[in-house]
Amino acid sequence: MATGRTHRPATRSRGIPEATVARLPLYLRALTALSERSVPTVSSEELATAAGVNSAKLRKDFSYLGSYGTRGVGYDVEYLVYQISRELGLTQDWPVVIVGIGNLGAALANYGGFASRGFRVAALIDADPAMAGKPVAGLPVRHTDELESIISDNGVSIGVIATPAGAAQQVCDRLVAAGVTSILNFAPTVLVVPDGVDVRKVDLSIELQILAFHEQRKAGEEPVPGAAAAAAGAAATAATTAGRPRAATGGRKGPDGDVPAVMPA
Amino acid sequence: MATGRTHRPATRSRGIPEATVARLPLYLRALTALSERSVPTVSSEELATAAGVNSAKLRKDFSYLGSYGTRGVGYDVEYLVYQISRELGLTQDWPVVIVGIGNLGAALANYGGFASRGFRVAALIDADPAMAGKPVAGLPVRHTDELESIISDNGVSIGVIATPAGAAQQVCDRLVAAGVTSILNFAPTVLVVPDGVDVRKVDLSIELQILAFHEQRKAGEEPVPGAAAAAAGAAATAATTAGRPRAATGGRKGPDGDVPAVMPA
DNA sequence: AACTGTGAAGAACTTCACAGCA
DNA sequence: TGCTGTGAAGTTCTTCACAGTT
Repeated sequence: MATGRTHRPATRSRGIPEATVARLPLYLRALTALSERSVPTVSSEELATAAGVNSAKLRKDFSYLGSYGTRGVGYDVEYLVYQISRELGLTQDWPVVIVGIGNLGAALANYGGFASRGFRVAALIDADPAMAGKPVAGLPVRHTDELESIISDNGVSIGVIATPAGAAQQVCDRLVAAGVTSILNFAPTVLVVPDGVDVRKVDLSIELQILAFHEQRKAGEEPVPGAAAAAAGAAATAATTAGRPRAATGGRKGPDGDVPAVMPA
Repeated sequence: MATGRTHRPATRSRGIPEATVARLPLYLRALTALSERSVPTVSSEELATAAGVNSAKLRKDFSYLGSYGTRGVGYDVEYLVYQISRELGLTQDWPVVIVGIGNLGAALANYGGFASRGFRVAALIDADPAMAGKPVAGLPVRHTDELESIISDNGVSIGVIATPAGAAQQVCDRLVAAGVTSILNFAPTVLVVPDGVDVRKVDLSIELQILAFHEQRKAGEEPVPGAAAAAAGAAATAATTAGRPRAATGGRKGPDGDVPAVMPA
């Protein structure tokens, strides 16, 4: 089986596609739930359903990790939990700092799932001197002045930014300078970081806007089912008043016929 | 130009790729910032930098919306803001309910960016009777019993779930039954919804796990730079002392030679 | 000269469908 | 028989590179 396979995903020589990595936590969660119910094995089909993906994708994903299943049977839950945890680096402990202890930062600090899998909140940091020493989620808030020492003393390599947008880049720079190489950014800004530093972004308003986009589309399609394809007509419908006033408009059009004339809102 | 083009993105007949939709909010934010500084026009290069993407991608993205730029010049900031807003459906007002007013729900309610662009918090809903009536972010918390009436009275089509994982599916079902067709889920669960309902997920611990994965890889790859990531090395350095101890291991391997033997942590 | 808009090539990801093993 | 593991086909997304426009 694995023996004699010269293959290797090719892509970037070292393995596991990003899309797969992004799903591993999902599988892990589903597996953990099974494990807690003492379920010994799962099929790709069952696990896929629990994780909200389809089974072909799941099997392909697992194939990047190795051959951890048994044909005709399925996967050993405990074993898979271990393998995925290891692959994700969760068999070690990751100290994390949260910077910006406002509403959101406090919520994050209190978030249980944080500590659950390999992550440990090493410190909460805020720029407001009045916050210093105040306990949040059982930890005393530290002042920004201590940021560098906290990071090096605790060997922190992951930082969470929950500050206002205006402060984010500056905080980011300090984190990076102090040795942080992975950042989870909740502030609505694009962070600029040097090569080798990973940034992931969580942005409420972006998510809502994406939902709004689809929501808007639905509004236009609802009436008559078949109407859907009509959208394709795009430019065509522009002139017409028929179909769908707003949704269709977007189609594809130059700055002429459409004429919002009056620009912004 | 547009004239005579039979083409059409092909894919799913109606347009704008999902990946593009996901970036429109990014562009919009960058454009809004420019607009506030009264910058009249931008080139694809400048805007791309501000949004954190490359210019070819940005131009391609915009090409799905229409030809809104001017060759040799760039894009009119105000005009683009308008076009993108319209495309995203932000020229209308979207009432939103937040269910689950714990730490996170409260943080979301207080989040300014919420209201900024077309979204309006119509109500905060919580299952705890003790919370009922208590003001959060200036709104009185309503009890779950009122969920259905709140949704229909306000024409809410977007719901935010910030409840514990255990309650999420149930809340989701009620939201959907009451007419909500877009859900932003902060609970760490896979939500099952009928066709036609969109769900987007925001999951702290998944993001952290993805970061951990890359962080772990870095630990193994680093030649000899700063001690920064040293902390990460931790468990990794255990076995090998050579190149990349743990990171490499994952490569691809069957359940034989590797032998963690002792399973989970 | 400067910059957009876009075919075409390429890379990444997903899905199919089935060979192969327990 | 049942279910995994995976080539191959299909789809989506990204990047290139240049023709077209102001």
